[in-house]
Amino acid sequence: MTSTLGFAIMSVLARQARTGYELATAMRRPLGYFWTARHSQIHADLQKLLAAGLVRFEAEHGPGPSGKKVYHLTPDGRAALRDWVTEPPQQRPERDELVLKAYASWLADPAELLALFREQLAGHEARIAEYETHQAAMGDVPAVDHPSFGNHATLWCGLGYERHRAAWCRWMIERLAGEV
Amino acid sequence: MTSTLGFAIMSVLARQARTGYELATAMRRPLGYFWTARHSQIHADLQKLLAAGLVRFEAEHGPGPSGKKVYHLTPDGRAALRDWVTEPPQQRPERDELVLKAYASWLADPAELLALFREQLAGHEARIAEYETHQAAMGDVPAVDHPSFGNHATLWCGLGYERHRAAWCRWMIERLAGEV
DNA sequence: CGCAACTATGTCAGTTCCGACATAGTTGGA
DNA sequence: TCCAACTATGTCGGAACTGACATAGTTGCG
Repeated sequence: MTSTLGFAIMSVLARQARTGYELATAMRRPLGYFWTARHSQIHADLQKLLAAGLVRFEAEHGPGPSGKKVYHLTPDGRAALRDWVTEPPQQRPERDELVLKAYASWLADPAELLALFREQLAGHEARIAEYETHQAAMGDVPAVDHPSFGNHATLWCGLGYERHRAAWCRWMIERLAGEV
Repeated sequence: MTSTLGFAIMSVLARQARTGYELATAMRRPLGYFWTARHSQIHADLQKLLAAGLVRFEAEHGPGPSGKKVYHLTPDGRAALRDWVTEPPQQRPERDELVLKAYASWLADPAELLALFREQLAGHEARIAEYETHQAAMGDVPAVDHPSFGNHATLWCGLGYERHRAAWCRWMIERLAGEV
């Protein structure tokens, strides 16, 4: 059974062949906005994908004790990825530490909470500005079978998410400011 | 070090003393909207909280091989929870399988994708209706130091999230419908 | 030319967590 | 009265994942 991380790796390789190291950096940005992993886990999963025949690599001379391995999808990998995309996601439960804190917020000092939510809001606003710059740079939305459609779709979602969270932070701040 | 689940457990116990079993059902609804755990994990974490002196229990006669244990927060536990609330959340990376699928959606059949996102949209709309009913039943937002403020705050966030996701699904459906 | 920063692969111990299994009292309906 | 559903605690194996450690070639700057 391929893990979700396996599919995350394959969805990057579907666009371009990459080394494990490059996959790890792609896991920071832009994929890191909705899926993350450390290189140690990426290497482990690449071994599984390799054993399952979903990816292969070309060895190249390069840094490290084992040279360089440029991974690419096999036709089987591409087919497995295509099938996975349209299967309903298995409700990975959302775990949101800030919402959990809000649930217990009635116990805490309103002034400290105010500082916390103002800090969070500043982060959301910075990300909104960043994403809007990306969006402007990306231009019009292409056809749905073009690789960059995935970038537009995820960026749209990320922007909507940040705006929703910013609005929630403002609601919290408004409530808390009345108390201090 | 208390895990985040430990604080989730304590945030439930801060309102009312409960058994491990009751904590597990609370983890389905309403806490399950933003934090989940199985009873096996809850029992394990209760042991740690017990050892740390953050919770205690009263043994009562009841079902099971070991009777019934009603857990409650100790003053130390309450203080630890209060301190934790205003600490910035350690960016638990968001892992969103549906967004990952959207990232790779250019590979898939638009008709199947359309079905997937229509199904997701229906789920969001159902939850919006459900949350709106809850919100109407809960009435006005109380003072921020009242336990039910936590319920209002998390419900507000959940409702905003569902609306944002529904809007994203509609955007995807609009794009995909033009292709089929 | 040396050295720091970067590229690159891989191992390992430990944590968190789930799913399956085990056990057994309580409650309510046919 | 029986039995199913529910309440209730707990163990265990294994998967997923992180952070630290180990190794070593490549690049570019002073």
